[in-house]
Amino acid sequence: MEFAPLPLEFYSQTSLQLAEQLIGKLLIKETDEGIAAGFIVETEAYAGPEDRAAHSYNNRRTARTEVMFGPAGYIYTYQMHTHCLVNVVAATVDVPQAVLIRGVEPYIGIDLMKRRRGESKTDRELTNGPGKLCKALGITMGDYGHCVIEKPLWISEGRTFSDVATGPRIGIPNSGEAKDYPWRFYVSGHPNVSKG
DNA sequence: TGAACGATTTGT
DNA sequence: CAAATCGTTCAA
Repeated sequence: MEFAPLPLEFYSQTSLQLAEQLIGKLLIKETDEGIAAGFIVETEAYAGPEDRAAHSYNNRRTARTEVMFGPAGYIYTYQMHTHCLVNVVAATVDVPQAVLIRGVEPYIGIDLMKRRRGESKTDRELTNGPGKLCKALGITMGDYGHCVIEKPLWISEGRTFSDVATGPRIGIPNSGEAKDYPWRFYVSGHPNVSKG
């Protein structure tokens, strides 16, 4: 197969390491409407019990966060207001870490993405945000708990980006000192990175 | 620039 | 039951 899934072992590292490693990888979603995929250009690491910005802070375990306590390489989808955000579980069993996908570069199925997001959207507007890329790729709460090494939603080797920068995470102003941790990774100057 | 949207979880 | 949240869109 052309876009072979990465091995499950790849995800068994800390969320910080995984967030950096995921830059450039290809995120693929296949539905009955067709196939859509994009290169990951922006991620954020959430480090579990000690990270005040994480849903799993202080080992908070609910129906929503349950999947983060399982093995690495599973999808953690989370609904915020009217939108769906997608994370990949990192680390190992009982260590609730995850990496948020915040931006991708459209690669396959751009016409399908435009149909989902609105025909008037530019390629940049299609996927330059965590909720936007979920809608463009057709990722929903139905993908919660899915294993990322098999269809219809998986990640394969992609492209290499040379200019990867780090900075504070976005949208967590009320998380004490955790809001300043440089746990956001992004391709510098890339159009599909959120919040220029 | 600002308000509406509304699933899940926490705090009164 | 009220408020806050890893966000996006539309209206002025």
